[in-house]
Order: sequence, then structure tokens, then C-alpha cells
Amino acid sequence: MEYSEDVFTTENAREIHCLKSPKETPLFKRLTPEETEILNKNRIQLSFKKGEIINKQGAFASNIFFLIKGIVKSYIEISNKNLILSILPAGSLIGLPSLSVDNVFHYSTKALVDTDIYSYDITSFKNLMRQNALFATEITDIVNNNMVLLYDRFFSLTQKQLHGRLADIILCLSYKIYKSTGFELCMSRRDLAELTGMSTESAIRILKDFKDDNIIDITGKRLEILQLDKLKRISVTG
Amino acid sequence: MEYSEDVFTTENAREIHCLKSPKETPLFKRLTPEETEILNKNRIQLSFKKGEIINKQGAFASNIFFLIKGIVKSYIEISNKNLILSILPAGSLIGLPSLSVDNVFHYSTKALVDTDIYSYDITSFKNLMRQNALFATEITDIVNNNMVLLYDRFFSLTQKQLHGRLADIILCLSYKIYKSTGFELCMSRRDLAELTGMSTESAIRILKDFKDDNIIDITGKRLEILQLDKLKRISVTG
DNA sequence: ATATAAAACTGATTTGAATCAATTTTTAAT
DNA sequence: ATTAAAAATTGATTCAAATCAGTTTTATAT
Repeated sequence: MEYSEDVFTTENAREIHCLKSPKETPLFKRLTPEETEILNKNRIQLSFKKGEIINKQGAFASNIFFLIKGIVKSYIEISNKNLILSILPAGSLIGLPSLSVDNVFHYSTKALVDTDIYSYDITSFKNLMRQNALFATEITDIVNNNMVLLYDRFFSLTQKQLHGRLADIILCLSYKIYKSTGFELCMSRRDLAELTGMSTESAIRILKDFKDDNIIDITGKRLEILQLDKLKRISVTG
Repeated sequence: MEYSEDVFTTENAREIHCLKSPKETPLFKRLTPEETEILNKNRIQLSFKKGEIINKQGAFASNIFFLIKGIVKSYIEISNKNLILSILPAGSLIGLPSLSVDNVFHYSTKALVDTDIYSYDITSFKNLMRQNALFATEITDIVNNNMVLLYDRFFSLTQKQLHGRLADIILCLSYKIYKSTGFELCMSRRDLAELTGMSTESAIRILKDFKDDNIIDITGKRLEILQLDKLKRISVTG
């Protein structure tokens, strides 16, 4: 079942917003032709195969990335503990915190499918912000949106039990990334675990619980939500 | 022990940044005299007593708050579950996500001590952003800084065990809020629990553990860090 | 000053979830 | 096609941390 277009304007949209939605950003439309020229002069297009690392946490951040096509995960890795911050669809920007903090990347990103990006020079990016208020405001809006999404995930991971957390993520993937109740999961069970802050074994067991209860069907990477209402209830009750 | 001035430029600063530091923001200095005039025309100064609520999550956000004096907590409350997002010292802005998302407050805030704030009209604030690029860029910087702080807390609360999490928070309060190894805690044990995502009983028990091990001394609200190195080690080992 | 409520504390018990260990399946490489 | 490596799965066990229940202390209000 594909979601109807208005799904994001109804209450559903308010309920579920823990991952980024691939909506069209008018960001670059705020630039004058001359400004666009400046930005694109140093723009480089790069392709990444599934599984390839786009940037490494801690590395010097000389670029901001724009995701043209594909899906990536952004994650924090400290002493063999991994936490996936977000799943980013096409249209996302990568590395925004580096505009303001420390000139290094604060998270790593890895391509979950074959991915194309534009790589922008961070200095040009910063300069444009300082001279174009509408552009800068758009960036603020994007960062603020990311912030609110992070609040939701923060709450989910710290206040809900495993079933609630996994329900949250399945709903988010369905609404925000795949925009359908059935989809080919582009990540491993371990990724699901790192996204929900649980062990891989727990993630597998809970998927099985959901399958046994006929809430979802999952075979290999193919996932189908059978009872959306039940999944939502589990998400709410935690 | 007061920290020396360079504590924030040394490696300590990199280690510990999970709460907001009350550093001077040049934010309003970016405005022209005319713009300052516009903003201050509709500015209202308000005072809150310890324990009073400044704004409620979900309420219509017609204002942005600036913390002149005091300490507040920002927190998310959903069905009797509370999560403290941050402890905000003087100099902080409250309600920034509402500039971009949904026109409602995304968290509640409550004064932990007697507090004075400026309340700015959100529309004037937005308009200034759209016409003053330096101002807008400052806002982006502030939001980005908050984002990075939240990443740290997100990691702490999802990847570390109770002792590590509480060590993190004690260090943060010491470095960022009180700027001393000894201080009068302005919050309850329950607040500490909601800040670290654990039960109040666990927070109390772990404080006792730290006290028994002579890592801290805590009597009532008075907290003294006795062995900073050990506390840091616990923070790192999780 | 007294009553009442809230916060702080302590011990016992339960439970949710991680870890450990082993097997099967899938994927990738030669 | 064959091998090696990674991912997925399952069951048994352990452990961390929440919950529960009760007591003491500290605030707060009248």
C-alpha cells in the first residue's frame, strides 16, 4: 500500500517524524544566479557504491555534501559502540554541524545503496550564508528540523522498551524513506539494532515477535506492514 | 577548585560537551541599531521563581526567550515519562526550533532557580533573520552547537551504563554550569535521573556508590568532586 | 509551630534485555 | 563452482536496572 499524498498533512505526519523525509528543499533556489555560479564552480559530483564510506567522524570537514540520489546512514562510532543517528534519503545535506562547530565531521556516513552526491566547498557555503539571509535562514530551518527529529528519537530510545523502539523505526522507514507499507529493506538487522539502540539478537527476536503476531511479514530483506494500527499502538504504548 | 580559564581550550573541552556552556554570544551584536530597536520594541522582561514553568511543550509558540539570569531545564514530557533535554545557563535561547517547525514549543522549560528572561516576538525574530544574514548565521551556529551537544547526550544515554551516564552529567554540570568542582546542586535527584534516563532510585544509589568510593562527596544538595580523574575514567569506560 | 506533602533513601524482588554459544543461511570473493 | 566470510537465527544463561514497598528526612504551607 502506497500512502496517499496527503499523508504528511494529516495527523499521521505529526505522530511520526523520527527520520528525515525526502522532501524538496527550496534551499538552493534562494541563491541568485551569481551565487549559484560561485557555489557550483567548486562543486564536485561523486558516486559511492553500497557500503562505501562517504565521510569519517573526526576528519577535517572541508566539504558539505548534498545527497542527489540514494540512501545513507549517519552514525557515531566510539570505541566499537555504534549508534545510527539517522537514515538520510535523497535531498539531504550532510555535515551541517561542521559549518559551526570545530571544522570536523561530527558523524560518519555510509551509503546503504548506490549513491550520488554533490560535494560543496564548505568555505563557499559559509560565505554564501553570511551574504544571503534567505539562504542562511533555510539552513537554520533544515538544522531545526533535524533537531526536532532527533528529539523524537532521543525520547524513543531512552523512554521506550524494545518493541516500542522497533515499531517506531519500522513506521519511520515506511513513512519517511520508502513511502509504502511494503518495501525492500536496504539495511542489515544489525543496522536496525544500531538504529534502535539494542543488540542484534534482540532486533531479530522482536521482528520475529511482530511476524508471529501477524503485525508484519518479513522474509529476508522484504518487509510488509500487515497491521499498521497495531504497530502504531505498540509505538505509542512503548 | 575553580577551573582555570583555559579549561575550555584544552583537551578537556573536547572531552566534555554535553550541556550548554554559558558563553557570551555575539548574536545581538550582529543587529544594526534600527534592527535592535525593532526587536526590543516588543521585548518583555519576565521573572520566574524557582520551580515555575516558563513554557509548555505543545503550546503555540509566539515568543523566543533569552535567559538573562538563572538556570532552567528543558524537557520533553509524554504520558508521564519525562526526559530532560538540557540544562540551560544564562545566555541561552529557548524555543529556537519553533522558528522553523510547527509554530509550537517542542519542549517545556522550568526555572531551576529564580530566573529572568527576555521574551521576544517570534515574528520580529524571523523577519530579522530574513533580512540580516549575519544574524541568521549566528542562529544557525547556535542551533548547530545545540545539535552537537545533543549527539553527545544521545550517545551517552543509549550506549553507556548507569555509572557512565551519571559521571557524564556530573562532569558536565561541573564544567559547563557551575564551572567549579564543588557546587550547590540546583536540582533534585529526580532531575538527575531524568537527565540520565534512569530511575530516581538508581540515581541515588549510584551517587552513593561514588561517595563510598570517595570519588565525590555529596551531602544534601552540596556536591564536591574529589577525584576528577576517576570520574572521567568512569565516563569513558561507560 | 504544626501539619502535610514532597523528596530522599534503603532493601528485596522481578524483569527486560544483553551476553554467550552454537548453527544455519546468505553473500562475496577467487 | 568452491571457499571463506559475514549475516541471520535460536536457545540458554546471566546481569543490569526497574519496580515495589516501606522508612526517614526535608521542604512547604497554613
